[in-house]
Amino acid sequence: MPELPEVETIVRQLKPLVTGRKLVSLVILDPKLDIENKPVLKGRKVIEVRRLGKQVGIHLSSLSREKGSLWLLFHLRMTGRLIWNTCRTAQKKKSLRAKLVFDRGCISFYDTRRFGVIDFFHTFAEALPRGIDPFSPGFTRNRLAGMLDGSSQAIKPWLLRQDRLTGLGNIYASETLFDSCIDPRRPSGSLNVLEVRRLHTSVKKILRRAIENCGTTFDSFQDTRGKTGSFQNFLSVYGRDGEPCPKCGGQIVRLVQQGRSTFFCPRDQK
DNA sequence: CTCGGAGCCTGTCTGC
DNA sequence: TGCAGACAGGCTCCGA
Repeated sequence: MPELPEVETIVRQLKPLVTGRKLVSLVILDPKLDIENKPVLKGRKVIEVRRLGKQVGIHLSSLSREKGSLWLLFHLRMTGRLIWNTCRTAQKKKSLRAKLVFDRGCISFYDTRRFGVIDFFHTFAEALPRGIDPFSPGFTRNRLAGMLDGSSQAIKPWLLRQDRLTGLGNIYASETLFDSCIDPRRPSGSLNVLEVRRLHTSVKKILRRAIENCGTTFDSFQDTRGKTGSFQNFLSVYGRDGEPCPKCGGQIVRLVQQGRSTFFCPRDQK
């Protein structure tokens, strides 16, 4: 489910709700969420909430001089949701895996498929994903060109690799390649200067538009209030195989790359 | 390095 | 109606 825009949506909503708030506990309901050396949380305050790649990062204040501040990370993977509520209204669904309880209110972590992960890090550097964020100043055309250079991997699976560029998932990888008119099967290193420029522009454009629409919902994505996103109404190719291409009217085709669906228009994407 | 496949899980939809 | 199989937004491991 959540790619960069969905996580960004959650972070933006969570920020005003929990910043400055005092933590009471992290209640683990699903034993599969085995957290090694769970640190003391009671009494810590939320310093900030920010997106780290596809993860929701919550920076918690230190409790004493010896014990420094802490980063609590939620990775939502496929079906994770973070719902803000007062603890009384938290629904006791089977998919409720954990609750982050504050002095007032709590964040409920629902996750049907249970792929999601909760992690703790002692420093920001440790918590930060390896790949570059598409909205960071470091993500320039030249940087992208440098990363693509020499790679024989097809561009669509390349875009899903979080160790290079973080944030794109299966939906936005297809949408980005459609927007930049690049065939998803092209070897990454074969893109010319103009194509890299288009790709660089499209990555940011598509993600920005998706954020403006609070992400994409097929069935499971919900924001912190349990509402769905609306970007699914603006998808050009994802999930639309057999339908006409919005640019040329030709047929959109589905293919499988590395076990995952790719959608594209063979006429427009070269 | 890259690929395909399996695995982690549950739920939903399709076709027989 | 029942049941098997395919498929789903992420990511990691394995062997080739």
